[in-house]
Amino acid sequence: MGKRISLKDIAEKVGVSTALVSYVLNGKEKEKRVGKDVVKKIREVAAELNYRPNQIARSLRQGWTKTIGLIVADIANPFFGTMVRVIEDEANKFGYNVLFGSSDEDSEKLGALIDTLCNRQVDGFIIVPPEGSDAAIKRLSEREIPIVLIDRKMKGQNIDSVLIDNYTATYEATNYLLDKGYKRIAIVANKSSLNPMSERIGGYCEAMKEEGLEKEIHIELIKYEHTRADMAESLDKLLLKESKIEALIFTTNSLSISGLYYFRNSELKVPEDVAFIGFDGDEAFDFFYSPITYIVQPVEEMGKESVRLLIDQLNGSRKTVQIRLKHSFIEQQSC
Amino acid sequence: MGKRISLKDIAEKVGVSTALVSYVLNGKEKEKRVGKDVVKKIREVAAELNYRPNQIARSLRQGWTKTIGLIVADIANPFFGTMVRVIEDEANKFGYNVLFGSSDEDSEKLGALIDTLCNRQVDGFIIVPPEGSDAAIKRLSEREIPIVLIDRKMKGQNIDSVLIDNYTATYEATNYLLDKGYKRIAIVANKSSLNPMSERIGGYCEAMKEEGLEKEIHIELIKYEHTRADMAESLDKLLLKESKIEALIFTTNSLSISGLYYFRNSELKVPEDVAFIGFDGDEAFDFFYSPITYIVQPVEEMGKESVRLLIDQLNGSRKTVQIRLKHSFIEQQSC
DNA sequence: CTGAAAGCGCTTACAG
DNA sequence: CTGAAAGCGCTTACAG
Repeated sequence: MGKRISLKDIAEKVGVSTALVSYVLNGKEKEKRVGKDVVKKIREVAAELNYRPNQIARSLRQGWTKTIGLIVADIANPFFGTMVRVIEDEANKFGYNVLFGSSDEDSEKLGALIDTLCNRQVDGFIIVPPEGSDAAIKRLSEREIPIVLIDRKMKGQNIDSVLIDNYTATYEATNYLLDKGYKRIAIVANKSSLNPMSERIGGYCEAMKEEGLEKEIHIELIKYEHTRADMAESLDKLLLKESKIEALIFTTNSLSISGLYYFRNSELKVPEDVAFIGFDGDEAFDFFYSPITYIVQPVEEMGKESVRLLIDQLNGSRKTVQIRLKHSFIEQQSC
Repeated sequence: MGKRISLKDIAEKVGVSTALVSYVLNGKEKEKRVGKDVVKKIREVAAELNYRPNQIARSLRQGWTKTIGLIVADIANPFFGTMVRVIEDEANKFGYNVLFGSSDEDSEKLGALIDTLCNRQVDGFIIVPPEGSDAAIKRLSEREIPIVLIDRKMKGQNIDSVLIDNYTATYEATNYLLDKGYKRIAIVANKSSLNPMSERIGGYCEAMKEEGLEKEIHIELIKYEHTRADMAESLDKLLLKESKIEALIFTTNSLSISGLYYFRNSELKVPEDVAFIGFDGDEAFDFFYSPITYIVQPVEEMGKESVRLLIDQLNGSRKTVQIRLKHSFIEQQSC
């Protein structure tokens, strides 16, 4: 690599100290009252040598890096891909860059990622916390590192978070099905104690109970890293054996997609035999033979708000903020 | 933020110099022949204080950051999302982190991203270069900064690149259609002089010519940021007015998806009225009423190879390598 | 208006 | 076996 140009090179060429060069290039020539012709000369030489400041040096000196650490479950998942994209753009607007990683919903991976990002001195974090990461998040927050949780929150901790009202989302979806006359409704969720998942299940249960259908409550739990065969086993059980379920509510993007693959090869037809409500949306929903009705989170807004909250913290705000955004319900033909 | 622990804190507590602490914590206690009990004490104190090295300081001193700059067109696009994920994992294996950005196929944005990433002293770049970025890429390469292009290459420049044989991909796809008896075949491509696009068009043209169908060659060009209406206009022209096209080959992921939305609302049926070949794959392809036959690039392999080539360069390799990987053809029911 | 100097937290030749 | 010291490229109080 060709030798990089430093402040010193410019200083020498102009015949001044590096201090002066630093002032000028950082726009402080007014307050430091640098001589007019010196300013001009420095600018010229900087341009001529194509000077680029070394952010690493600057970061070391100033104590901050203008970098945000972003950890999502899996960047290959379009839901998170979009989220990351929004956060990237929004962070850029404020002069921040993003250093990111995927946790695969694994709290150990999360811990390792937090460590490396901390070592790299990110100024703050935006995190989609996996199950079991409470301790790691708490440790971060105790070190007074700015942090915003997105898509999920931790119970009992005062940490900024941005998410939808998951309880209401499934509560309304369940009522939507009940209104249409479905009674034997099941919910398909991840095995997870995370707040959004328990809220999603909670909203469904409440709606069922209010209708006096507590006996018809069916909660099917599937692990995060499930295969299509796992899904088939669960749905076979729900639809063919046990309980002749009439309607299904899926609680994540990837569960919904797995569900679609099941019905793609099934004798059972949507919505004639079974109604289907998806979560988070995906182009596949639109192209399923019976376009899928689904609950969708305002990812763009969530991304923007999370950056805004983080910037507030970086600017010294100390009050904890929990933002609940409104979900939407896209009605198509699957119910 | 609570004061971070530095080498100096450990050194003071143990009562030795920072040099010694540095040696021990970097595993050089053997070659530097540090006293056994000193090693033990340093380890203990480091653990006790929960010491974390400051990578920024280390980077400044050592001249490298163990960071890769990654620029794709749009991380929200699952094709690139998957690519980024693979690169992230692969880079981590070698101890590198990834600083990334989306160019939106805009060479000015690319230039700005390259600048900020350079200022942040990334050790090398993996880039999906947009049209018109030849100069920017060349400048990087002349500064002898390690760089690997992925998905595309620059003509006439000796820069490592990883891509498929796009010419053969569409050549074979066109022949597949010809074998099935289709004659009036059109290709839908982006307005772009980029190498893969011209190769994709070239392969199609060649196959048509070999069959004596040069008069039936229809190349429909659509801009990168097209709307569904743009696509509808193009396809209406192709299918209804001008030329009664019998088969369509789409040359990117997002063009294919837009095409699917068109046929979702069209009187024309796939494959009865028009055959459809997609590119790159997407879950939506599987759920279209007539599952889509498509050409798919080996994204995982591409990601891995690009990291490998970059690491080779970082380790001093100076020979230019152009890797061409094999595409696959997924045969479903759309032809 | 300008410069010498300290210091951010590391690593590493060098000397002993 | 161990330490004093220089230096990576910046910024910034301080002195003049």
